[in-house]
Amino acid sequence: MPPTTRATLIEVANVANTSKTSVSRYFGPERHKLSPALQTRIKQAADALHYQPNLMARGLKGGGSRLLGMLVADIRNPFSVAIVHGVEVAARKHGYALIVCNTDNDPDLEQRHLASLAAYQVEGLVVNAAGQPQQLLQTIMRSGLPLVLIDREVGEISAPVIGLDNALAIDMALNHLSHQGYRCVLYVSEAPEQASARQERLQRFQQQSASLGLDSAILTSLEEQEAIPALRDFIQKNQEVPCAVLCANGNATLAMTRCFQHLEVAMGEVGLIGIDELDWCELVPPGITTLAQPTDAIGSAAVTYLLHQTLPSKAAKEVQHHHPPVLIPRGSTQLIGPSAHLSP
Amino acid sequence: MPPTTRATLIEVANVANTSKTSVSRYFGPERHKLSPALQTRIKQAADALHYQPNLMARGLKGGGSRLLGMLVADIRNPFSVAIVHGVEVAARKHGYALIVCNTDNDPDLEQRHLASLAAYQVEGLVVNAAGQPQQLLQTIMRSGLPLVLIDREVGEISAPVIGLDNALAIDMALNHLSHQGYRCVLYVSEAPEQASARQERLQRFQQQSASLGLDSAILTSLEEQEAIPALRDFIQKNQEVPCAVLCANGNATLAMTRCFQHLEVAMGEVGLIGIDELDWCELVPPGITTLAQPTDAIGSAAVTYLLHQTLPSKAAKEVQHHHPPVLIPRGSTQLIGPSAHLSP
DNA sequence: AATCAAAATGGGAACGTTACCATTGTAAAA
DNA sequence: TTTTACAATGGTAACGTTCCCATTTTGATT
Repeated sequence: MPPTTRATLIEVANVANTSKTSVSRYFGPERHKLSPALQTRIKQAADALHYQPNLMARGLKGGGSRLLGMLVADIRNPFSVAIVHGVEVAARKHGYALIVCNTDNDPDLEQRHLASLAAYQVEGLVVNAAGQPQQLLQTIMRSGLPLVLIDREVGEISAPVIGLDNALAIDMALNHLSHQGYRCVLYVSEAPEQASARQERLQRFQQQSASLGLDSAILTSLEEQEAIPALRDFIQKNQEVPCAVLCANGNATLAMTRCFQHLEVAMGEVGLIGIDELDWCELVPPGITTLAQPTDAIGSAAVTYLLHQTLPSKAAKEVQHHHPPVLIPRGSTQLIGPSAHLSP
Repeated sequence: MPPTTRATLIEVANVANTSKTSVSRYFGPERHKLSPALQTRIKQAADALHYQPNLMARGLKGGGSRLLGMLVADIRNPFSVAIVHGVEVAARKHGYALIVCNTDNDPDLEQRHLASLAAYQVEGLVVNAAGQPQQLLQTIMRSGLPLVLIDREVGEISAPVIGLDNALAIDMALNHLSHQGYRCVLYVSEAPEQASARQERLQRFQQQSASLGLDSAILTSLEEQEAIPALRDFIQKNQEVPCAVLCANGNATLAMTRCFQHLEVAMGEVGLIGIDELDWCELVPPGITTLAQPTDAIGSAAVTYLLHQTLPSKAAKEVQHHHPPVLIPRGSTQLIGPSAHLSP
């Protein structure tokens, strides 16, 4: 049975009959400077003792903590989770681990989490903000800690925002709908204030639906009392032409799905397309067409950006900030599907 | 503008005109030993310098890292996320932060993550295992790192398993169904090998459905090709009596919902109840009855257990291991609801 | 054979903190 | 008073690592 206390660098050095410096080198980026013989000896000793470098000690002496911090507004939102996943994968690829802090949309908690992340000496911070913790983020940026925002801007903070290419997403959605034969689109979003991504999407929708010559309408509430009559009116007013609904995010898609079912509107007959892919979208018949956000790419870009800030100025400032979505066409935008029930 | 480099204990001590020991005490558990005057001075100095204790240094010198590690099999599974959330909340309450590692069901990654968590000197480990990393966990336990398993056992590992009270959950489901008038139950689960929770549930179902005098059937696949005919046959065979379906977890509920829709079976007429609450359950008309797992309680119990291992032997070994579910009754188990469409 | 450069290795200091022991001051007990 | 105890403070040595510089060894070049 190995001793209950963890082996240290020095113990390894003693067993391998060498100095701590060499062992340190072996586990650092300078392994190649050691002779093959020494490398073997150290490896054997380390294995025998089950040696694990103590990252706390490494972090202390300038070696960097190899930790990234992430602040998430709502960890139970599938989109957030997907981003966390993307960031985690990317971080791991670069040898970093991730501390995830969830703020449950509580600005106060947000403050405390930010402080404690700093205390853990994280080397970079990925923030998916709920509120607008401008002041604190300002302080953090000043302190030299690299920072990226996901999906939404925070006040005047000059950190890069990485996320979906909102304009492209709207364009793709409208093109798809138009190509499928729909001529009239209802845009559904939560209130766009306070979230820059929502604003961008809405604005582009207004612009682009006009220039494509589509009739359009806008709904900025997901409350049933408002949404159900709004959808009904929209459909009734446009009985002559094929209509569709474009949902600005996963929540909107959820709400609209409910409305369709409540009003017994057949999906496809009235089109439905949503930004954000959710696991039940393919399971609601006839399948809901979505624009999936490339969450892994977004996470990866965020990490890449952070690390290039840390590592002294590698040229790569060209991290991609706006990422294209992926269209997943399903039955809900099939105006007359191959297997459609033809009315008698 | 504060200097770009973080303030240290010593700088605070200098500004406050005292010694580092006193400042250390101020931020540790011995603050009360300082005179009010000194406390004020230190507080002022610390605030002025925006001092944040360096947790790396603290962790190094025996003070403990104040970090907990968590290993999750699939972070994109809503149940896992809910548990992560619960653990995180509980950890925070005790002044700990959480490093979450997602293994994407990859045993190899599981190994590496476990190693790196150890490297971060986490003071406890919460494991929701995908595979059966028995050997590694064995090693970890031997090294004295407190360990809890969530939801499922891992081989012979003698760590406590914290999770749902599976027997009670099955009992509650069957009682509810029986009380609502259903007389015949189809139990749906993924293959129960490799997951102790699934086995427990299945076993209890067999036992209890018999003793309640309910007709029962069992399906252990979620594949459409198997599930759809199985459901159809089940319903046809029992046309005389009200039947219901009991889903062993969220995945099963998802699959069965799909089957119901595919076969155009009306929920309620045939009952549907599932273990695990998912956000779309209330949105599929007429709402799916679920047994919600008390994920926060489970997370909290896990953390409590870990910390009581760390802190030398606080008496409280009585951490609850089996947690009762919460029944959320909805339309899918309303045999004849108040607003039901009566057949003409 | 002598010189030099480079590669390989080792020794110590530092990182920011806490633990331990020593010192000082102060009020209660003798 | 003098002792005694205890509260309040300070100094120093770790913790396990990396960094910087010194030393030794090697091998190529004069």
